[in-house]
Amino acid sequence: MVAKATQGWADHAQRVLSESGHRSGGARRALLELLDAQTCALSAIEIEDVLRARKRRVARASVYRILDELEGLGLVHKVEVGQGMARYEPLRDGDGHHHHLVCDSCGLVMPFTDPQLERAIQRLSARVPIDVSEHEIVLRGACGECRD
Amino acid sequence: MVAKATQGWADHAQRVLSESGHRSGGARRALLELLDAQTCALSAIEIEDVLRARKRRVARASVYRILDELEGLGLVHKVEVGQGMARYEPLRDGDGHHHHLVCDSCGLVMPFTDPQLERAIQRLSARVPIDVSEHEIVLRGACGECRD
DNA sequence: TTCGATGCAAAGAATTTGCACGCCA
DNA sequence: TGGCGTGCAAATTCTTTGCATCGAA
Repeated sequence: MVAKATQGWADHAQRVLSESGHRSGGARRALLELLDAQTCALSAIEIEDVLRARKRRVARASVYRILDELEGLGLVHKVEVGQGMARYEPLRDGDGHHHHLVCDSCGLVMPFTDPQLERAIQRLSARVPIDVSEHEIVLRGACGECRD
Repeated sequence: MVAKATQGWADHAQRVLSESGHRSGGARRALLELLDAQTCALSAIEIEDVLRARKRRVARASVYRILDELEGLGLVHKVEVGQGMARYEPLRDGDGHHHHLVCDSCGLVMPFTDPQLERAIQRLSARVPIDVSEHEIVLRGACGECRD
């Protein structure tokens, strides 16, 4: 079951959207396909720029509205790594959970996973005075390019 | 040495500032004292509001300028827990390093520490493709108040 | 035909910058 | 007295909202 990875996240998202009573629109479809093709998180403005470059203009307001909608449905994850803007990435089933490395100088964002770290988080969550529903970890530093 | 905790972070900060060639001004002194009295991170606007309530108005631009300055000197830590605004907290010597719990519904921010988690981060940092200089961990969920 | 999806422009919120004046060193 | 520190207002940047129109079902 859950063969979503096979048929693409964009299709999965479309299905979830229509099942939750949404109509299908060109702007959103374009945005879904763009996100599906990405490996790392994009900002709203980067999304707008890429789509414009591809001759599939989508109004900035629509980008934000669609992303907000997708986040509400649990289809994308909003990542706030500083720099004063949010980034969004598809929330897939299999390869899902990960965290981010951020280069302080060039702004590069890349994902990483670490089971050991996740275990530490799990244990910790039980001992903390809030009902933890999610967590975010960001490691900052200089990437290979900028280190030199 | 390092008796800073005893004499107060504000004084320590003042010293570092003057040693780095800064003059002393009323706005900054007020801001330092306010920060020193806090246990958790404040946003620029909260700082402005509290100071205004105390009849020690400081222009918002000054708040941002001062905070930026303090961050550059390593005197405060900028915390970005989402909600679209940055928070700042004094970086003390002893009780220093910690991370944050954030309540999604009321916005409450509180600190926590976990040695085990720190160890996991340390180990991880060595295996990752960037020179890690810092890390941030945020656990989100519902606090005791909001859980009900 | 209906109502959500989208574009466009204006509104908002947080942060930054420009400039003049005041005050510390 | 000189120049940093500060206030005030305008400018920026990211994001949201209002409203009219377009298009999918």
